[in-house]
Amino acid sequence: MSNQQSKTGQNGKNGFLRIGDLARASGVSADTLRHYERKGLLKPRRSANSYREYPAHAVDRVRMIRSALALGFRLDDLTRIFKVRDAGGAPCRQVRELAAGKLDEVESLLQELTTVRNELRKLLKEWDQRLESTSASEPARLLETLSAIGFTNGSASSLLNSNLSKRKTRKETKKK
Amino acid sequence: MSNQQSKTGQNGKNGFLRIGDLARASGVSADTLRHYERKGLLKPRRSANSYREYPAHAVDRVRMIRSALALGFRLDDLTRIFKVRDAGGAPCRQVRELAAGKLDEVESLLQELTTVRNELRKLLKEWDQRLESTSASEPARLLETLSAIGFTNGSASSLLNSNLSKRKTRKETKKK
DNA sequence: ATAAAGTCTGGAACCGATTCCAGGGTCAAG
DNA sequence: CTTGACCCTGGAATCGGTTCCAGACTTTAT
Repeated sequence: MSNQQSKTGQNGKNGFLRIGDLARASGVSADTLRHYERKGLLKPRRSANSYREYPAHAVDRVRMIRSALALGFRLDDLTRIFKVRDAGGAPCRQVRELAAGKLDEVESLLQELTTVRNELRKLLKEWDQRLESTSASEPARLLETLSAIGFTNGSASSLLNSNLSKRKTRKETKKK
Repeated sequence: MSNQQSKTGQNGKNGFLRIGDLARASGVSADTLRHYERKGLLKPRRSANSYREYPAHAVDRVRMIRSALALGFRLDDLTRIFKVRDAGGAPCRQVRELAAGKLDEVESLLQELTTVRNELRKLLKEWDQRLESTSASEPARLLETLSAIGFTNGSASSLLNSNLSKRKTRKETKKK
């Protein structure tokens, strides 16, 4: 239970990690690592038994990927960047522009989301007043107040209807 | 070009709208209206030719749906609510709780997104400095600074990788 | 009469990161 | 030799709102 990672005994020995080791070390599922590979983000060598073998610095690369994703980059963005990079190039400017674009998106998203929050607050306050001055489980008309909301139809709306309030239950020989 | 809506001549006559009329009146595609029906949100009557016929107040309902969506409600949420409601019930409390939940989500999302924005700003500033003191198209190391970012792995990350910066080109006998 | 526009249906595609699955190897410990 | 823990592959499912499709019918305008 303490030396989870040494279970396979590979990660400290010759400096190479197997997929499970890397998964634990980087906090990502093995499935996800294979997916990153399909996307061209990782290129582990293969051992005789065709097991993937990752160099130690793969952990850094995965962390980089996770951070980039958290900032709004897409896997395809990273694929493009890493391709140039692994070929010896310096995709500095692309990276910078990409980040700048993301910042723009995030800022307008923040704007919209703030509006949504304010609308929701207003709505709740209004509804609570109305509910107070109304006998239980009889009248309503709460929804009608919605029509008054000016929806900018921006990207925020679509975003709200996604994952939120949904927790995944991972399988894959999950433990711990 | 001026009297677009009177093209079918139905919407002012007997007070019922055909799907195209409602689509124009509510700013939603006919496809979407059919989808809402599949989801149980609209129940237009049918004329002899099996065309959908919507009462005038359907426009309000659609507007209500759009506003609710913009606030983060899901179609299934609305389906449940409208079901109770159309049966004569008053789903006030459910609606209120739902909205309260949404507010919570939006607020934590705002929090995360603000962090992301700040990280992006910091990153850009840092990169610009580095790029300035570096000959063009040679060194880089921009991405390395990403590893330093503490990603809370919250819902914000997943949201950023969606629709943003993608515009759809609708068809369906589009005009205007 | 004929063309153009509108409508019908049910099902599939889309977006993107991740997860899940089945069927089959590999390897160490008991 | 068997058990159990890993690993392999490639393809499909997931989430949700919307769009798109094909094939067929109806209405409206020319």
